[in-house]
Amino acid sequence: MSNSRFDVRFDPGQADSRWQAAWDDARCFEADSHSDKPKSYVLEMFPYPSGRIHIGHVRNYTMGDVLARYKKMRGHEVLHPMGWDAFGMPAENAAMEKGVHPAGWTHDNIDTMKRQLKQLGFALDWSREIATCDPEYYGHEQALFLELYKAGLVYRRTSAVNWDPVDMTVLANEQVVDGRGWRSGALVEKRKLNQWFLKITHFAQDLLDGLGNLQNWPEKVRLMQENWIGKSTGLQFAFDLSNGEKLEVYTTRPDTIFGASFVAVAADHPLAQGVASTNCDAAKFIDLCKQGGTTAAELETAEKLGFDTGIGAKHPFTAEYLPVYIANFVLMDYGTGAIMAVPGHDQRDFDFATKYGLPIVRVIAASADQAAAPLTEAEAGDGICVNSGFLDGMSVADAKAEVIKRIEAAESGEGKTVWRLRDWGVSRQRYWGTPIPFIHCDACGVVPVPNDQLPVTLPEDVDFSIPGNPLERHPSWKHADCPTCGKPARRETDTLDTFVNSSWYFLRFASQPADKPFDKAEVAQWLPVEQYIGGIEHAILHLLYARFWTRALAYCGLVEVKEPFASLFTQGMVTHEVYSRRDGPREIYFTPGEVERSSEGAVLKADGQKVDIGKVIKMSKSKKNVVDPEDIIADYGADAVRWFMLSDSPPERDLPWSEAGIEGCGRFVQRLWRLFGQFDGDASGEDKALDRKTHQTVHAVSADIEALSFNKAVARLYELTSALEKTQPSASRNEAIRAILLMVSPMMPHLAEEGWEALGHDGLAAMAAWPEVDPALLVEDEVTIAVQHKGKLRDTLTVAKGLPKEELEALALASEKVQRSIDGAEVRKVIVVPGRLVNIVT
RNA sequence: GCGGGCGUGGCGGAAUUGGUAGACGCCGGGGACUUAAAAUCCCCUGAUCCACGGAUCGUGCGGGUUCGAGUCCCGCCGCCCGCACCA
Repeated sequence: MSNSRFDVRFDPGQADSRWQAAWDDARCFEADSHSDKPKSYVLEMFPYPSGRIHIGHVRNYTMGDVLARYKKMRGHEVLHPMGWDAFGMPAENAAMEKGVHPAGWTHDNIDTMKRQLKQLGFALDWSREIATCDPEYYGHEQALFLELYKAGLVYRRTSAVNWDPVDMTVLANEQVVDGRGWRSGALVEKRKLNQWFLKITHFAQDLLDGLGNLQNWPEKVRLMQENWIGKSTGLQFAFDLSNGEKLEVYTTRPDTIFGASFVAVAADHPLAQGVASTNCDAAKFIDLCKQGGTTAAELETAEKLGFDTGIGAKHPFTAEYLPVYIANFVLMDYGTGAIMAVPGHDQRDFDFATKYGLPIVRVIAASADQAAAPLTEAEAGDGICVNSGFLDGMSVADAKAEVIKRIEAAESGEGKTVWRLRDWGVSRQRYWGTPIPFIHCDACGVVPVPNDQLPVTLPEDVDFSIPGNPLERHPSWKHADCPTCGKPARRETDTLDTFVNSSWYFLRFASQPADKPFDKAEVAQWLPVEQYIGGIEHAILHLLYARFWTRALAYCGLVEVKEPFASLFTQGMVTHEVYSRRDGPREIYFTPGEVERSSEGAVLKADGQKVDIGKVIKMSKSKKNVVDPEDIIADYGADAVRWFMLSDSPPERDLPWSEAGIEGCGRFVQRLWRLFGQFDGDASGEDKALDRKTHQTVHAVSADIEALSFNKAVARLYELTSALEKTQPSASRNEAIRAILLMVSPMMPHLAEEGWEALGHDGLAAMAAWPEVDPALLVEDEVTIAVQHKGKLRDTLTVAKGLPKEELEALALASEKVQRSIDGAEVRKVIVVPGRLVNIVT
């Protein structure tokens, strides 16, 4: 029986939009919070609406989509939402550069990108779409901010902040990279401003402890967060100085105190400033410290430099005076900005001491008789104390406790835990963000905007032709009456960091009442997110802030969960070769579309001349090694593009884009279509071997998808397809075709729907059940045994499964090839691994 | 400099976690069909040697453990990512 639907090639141009419309009409991807099915919340990091989607988005959202569709077919109620991280600087930059309004620019981008996402056939619940620039969203955010304020987690303080002279905005310390704005790249200046802060440090210990439970997060992300939080325990104590003052230092190694040979302070430490005021050499040295490279790598490989202040610091136990240096490797904003330096057991101190001829004393050794062993480099490892007076013979841990005890008894210091993590500065002097809902009244001070006056919306008539904050300059917006006394007052003109927007969007996706940010019970239905997928670049800031914000809301009693993301997956980048030509001092780049690539090299289509082939790196506009998703969808269809995103490379690794690869995917789409066409309703009879292959494949593909090992699932599906093409019509074959159609449905949903319909099924393949596995069919009744002689493969045997060891051994020894290899030597030992191999040792 | 990760054919990568290395895809080669092309299908495709039966070598390099190592241990080399000189 032939089915004429399959006589023509599968046409994505027709099928893609038809099925996208069908899914919309059936509203089949809208999540029901009241369903009694098991719930699965699959979430990919929502995009910033920059203009058009890029290939990285396609990879990210395809992975999530396969998981979401798979979960649905497995009978879960799936929440798979999408929205827009819509506040941020690029909109203001566009406003400044092109004279467009940030809102209009953002909404145009959202329209374009939404249309592009729809072309890919993602199973998204668009009814829950969020744009963070929507007053409905940021109004709720203002309400949450006020809740945190009431709970004492919000405060203002005057502090030196990072002022970005290009963006005219303040950056959090964490957002300054190498002394430059992490987005603008402009050199950051220090300015004092009144800022709003969130008390993330209140949760430092809890954020650290929580990492221990995040077993389904990549180890490296947990490690990065741990290091970022940076807990250390040590001793803070004061040295008496020769000039009569005191100097507080912090050390994590009080056990090495007898090895201290000098004291060092940061260039911007008050002591250094004091010395500089009367000593111009010191002032010059401080200036020198502020020059030079600012990246971590540069700083760490830079030569250690110091300036001897001439001041002495009295050692608390030996009463010896140690020289006090100003040093370029001491940081002001960690600990007290001053250290006791122990060259024997800290490499930086060692380098410094070597340069300035200061004593290097061993105070930790593997054993007491190693006390005099010379030090060629600093030894940071464990051991026992030597050359350390009353500490001699103690372990590092005991010595730490002993020193802290004695210093505390002498009341010159105390044991102290120091965190690297600092409170989160959320103030931004920008227009395109969430207005901070406060009013400044001369009489009443800083007053929160009452809830019934929320949202505080942004004014629409703003001027971007001059730099600075348009809210500050707006003729009327900032004038408001004090909610307490009713007198004329001023609105807060700072807006919130956009990381606040992305710190709770996953809650709003789960529950969207009109009158409050979310419903506690409904959030509890969905959270935590079962699988969160996004880029590694958010390993620290976004993920830590989201973890903090969720804890803060739990602290306020608004949610029950503390950890928002149960599993995290960080996907790799999409890469491509770079094509370029040298033009004098400049490198001219060409897009892959402008270049003809062959095995010999690459030529520019326009002039037929060679271009240089560069490294395979992340697709970026500046290097022009990009492909536009919309172009490739038009050429190959959404399913081929999706299939490519899942094939070959493991999802956490980089995926090299290739024209040949996408062509292969396009061919496979047609190959499957032809295979569907071979479904023969009249065929009967069973093919046991094929049944087994089918069920093994379903089993393996299920496990692969659950582990996000899409590349392995793809390989299995290729394998089953090839096996099927070699078989004759039978009931087994029909079942296999049906199974393969359903298995590719999450990956190539349009093809699957078209095939499902053509084969006469009612309803949508997207709503169909995932094929069942019969465990009995997973077991083979025959196995192939490797026969080795002295560990080298000589022969293979195909035998019945479960054959006893003795019989296996006899069969192996009977093998002609094995006998030839043994060549009459004495068999000393035979190792038999049932079901696997026989190894004969002579 | 510190922390983390990775090195497997021409390429992307598999390998049941100590048990037949190279699954699957791409590229390439040969053939079938066709007037021809596209499309499709079949075969070959790690290296070297070969009497065409096979043999030897082979998972960055050098050692080691083991009946057996891509996998475990020690020491190198190279590449990638992150970074905050955190005392």
